[in-house]
Amino acid sequence: MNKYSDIIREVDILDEQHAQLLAELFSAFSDPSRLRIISALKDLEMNVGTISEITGLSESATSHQLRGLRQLRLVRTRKEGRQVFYSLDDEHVKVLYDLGLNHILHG
Amino acid sequence: MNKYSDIIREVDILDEQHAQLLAELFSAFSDPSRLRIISALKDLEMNVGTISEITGLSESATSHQLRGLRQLRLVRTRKEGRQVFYSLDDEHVKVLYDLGLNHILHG
DNA sequence: GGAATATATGAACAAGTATTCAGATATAAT
DNA sequence: ATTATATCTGAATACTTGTTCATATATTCC
Repeated sequence: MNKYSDIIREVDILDEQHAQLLAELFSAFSDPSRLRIISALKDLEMNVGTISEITGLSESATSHQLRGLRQLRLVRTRKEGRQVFYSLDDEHVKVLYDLGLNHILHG
Repeated sequence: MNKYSDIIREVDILDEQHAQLLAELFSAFSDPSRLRIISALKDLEMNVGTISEITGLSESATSHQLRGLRQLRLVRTRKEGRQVFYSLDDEHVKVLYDLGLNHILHG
């Protein structure tokens, strides 16, 4: 309890732990290369080489970025021979992406 | 036209300019301090000093962060004497915030 | 006017991040 | 087994970013 307790309750400010988690989630969407990867995977699963080619990223950079996205469970993988196919892990990812895109396109 | 043109059309990959813009938008949400500021402003306008106090950020850091948010038009300002009150600029901001929060809390 | 208060600003610094490079691992083809 | 292909990894580097510190601007009060 301190002199801001009532205000804090009123505005329901995000605590630091959740703020950290939420920041990590949004950070996944905070880089143009990752966004292009996400947009590529929006409707289609795709292997690393193809993602690399259509985004113009090197294979190494692509792989690094995909690892980050996978650690956040935003993408999942399916292995087929020596290829690894990535796809978006859940609908939330698409919704966040679409909502952001909608914001920059209209209003 | 190149050998990926059809694939690119099919997956509708985000072009670099829009990817850059979208990344800037999501970057606003990619830092714990800014998220706490946004959460504080969710239902209430608030002056810089109060934001500084309830977030625990210095006044300077708060001001710097608010400037970034204002440049992205995510917050707007209202001046009253020597105080400046900040509030979220549009409903999109809340929706994005809530959607992200929902994602880290459930699922 | 001069002091006090609220906010903004620019430079400097530390910490974080995206990419590249070189090389490692794993699977397939010969 | 050897070679080729797909992906991954760790270290190095250039770049970005959040905060602090010192100072500036603007407004109110006396």
